[in-house]
Amino acid sequence: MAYWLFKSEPDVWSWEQQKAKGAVGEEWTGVRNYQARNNMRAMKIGDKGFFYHSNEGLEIVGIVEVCALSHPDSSAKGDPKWDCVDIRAVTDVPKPITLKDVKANPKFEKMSLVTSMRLSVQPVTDEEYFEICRLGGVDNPPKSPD
DNA sequence: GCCAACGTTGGC
DNA sequence: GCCAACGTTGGC
Repeated sequence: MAYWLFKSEPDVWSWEQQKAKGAVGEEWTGVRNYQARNNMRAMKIGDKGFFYHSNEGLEIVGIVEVCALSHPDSSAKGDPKWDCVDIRAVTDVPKPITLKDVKANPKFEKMSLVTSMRLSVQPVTDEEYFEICRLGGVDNPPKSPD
């Protein structure tokens, strides 16, 4: 069971655009950081994660699900170093959780959002996941497979 | 738009 | 293999 967090700059790829892709989902291309890539390689089908708007918004706005295992990143021009997964939107977070909220809450002081500010694909613990869902007003949060 | 943090690159 | 230079990310 694992949870994740995906960062995206909304003027490049926003939650609205992600939702518009529906169940088909979208390749999470463009990651050029080994740690972030390794996180994606560790993902399983059905794993859930947060969709976070960086740069503008600075808040967790939605929940996504991994719908394709890591595969070569089609934007990497054949460079075998870079892989990515596909994700699809599952549900909104009715009350988006801002970075400020996360930083102000001692329960989240060990979150990668706080400790590894620049990592664009991060692991989230079960506790963090369900607490953010609770605060964000997500009823019956979708769970990752066991 | 600035700049701090941090990851990567490349010379030695 | 060290570390300085450089590039990028992302909060402010």
